Amino acid sequence: MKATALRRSAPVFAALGDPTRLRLVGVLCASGAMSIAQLTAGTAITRQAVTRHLDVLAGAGLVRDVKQGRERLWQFEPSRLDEARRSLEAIARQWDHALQRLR
Amino acid sequence: MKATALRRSAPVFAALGDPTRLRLVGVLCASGAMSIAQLTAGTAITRQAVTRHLDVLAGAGLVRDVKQGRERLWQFEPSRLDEARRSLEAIARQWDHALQRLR
DNA sequence: ATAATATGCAACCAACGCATTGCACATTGC
DNA sequence: GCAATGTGCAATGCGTTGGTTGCATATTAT
Repeated sequence: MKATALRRSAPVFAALGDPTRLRLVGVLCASGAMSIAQLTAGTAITRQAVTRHLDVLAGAGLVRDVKQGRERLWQFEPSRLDEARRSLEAIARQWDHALQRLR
Repeated sequence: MKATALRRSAPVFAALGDPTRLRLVGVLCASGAMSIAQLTAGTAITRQAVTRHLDVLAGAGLVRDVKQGRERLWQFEPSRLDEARRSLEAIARQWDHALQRLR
């Protein structure tokens, strides 16, 4: 794989590198669209902290928000995650090729 | 997928979230085993910084070191990365199922 | 033995990340 | 209108991260 494509996935991995954010992604994946208040309920952190995490995820292109009345609904956005997944697959493939070469 | 399995991948993603470390993983994947000095050559940062990054990667289980004389060779360790890759696949699958359900 | 190479360890520093609190603003329900 | 709900914005605290420099130690080469 090209090194540039790999480098482009770094921000996505960084965004997924936090347990709280990883959980948010999982919840949004399973439940469609949720408000900040809904996403905060059941966690030990404040609403503002959740908002910041969502902003980080949005910065990496993993989620996007839709304003609806006084609420702000967040939903999962799969394209970047797919890209990151392909990056990991490419690395694994490259490793397999390297192993074959070393024999 | 189980939430616990997802949570277990957070440290791996965090380790991959730095461009320097992502590059190190790529290089080690392609080249087999390399010393710290070799991995430092061609970068703008110091050998000590590279050592720190390698320690972080080792902490996430992505690489391991083998001492050989005065050198310390580092090599890629695929198991954790495979696990993380499967986590991303599970998320993508879950999203597809959610989409189907919403129709 | 001596010089060169490869690394380890520790102190230090600037910047960033994660979470908080406090207050203001907008929207909805009664 | 008024209260409740949902959110935004700003300042702050504090631990972590990513990088450095300086010096010590271990191994290899001549």
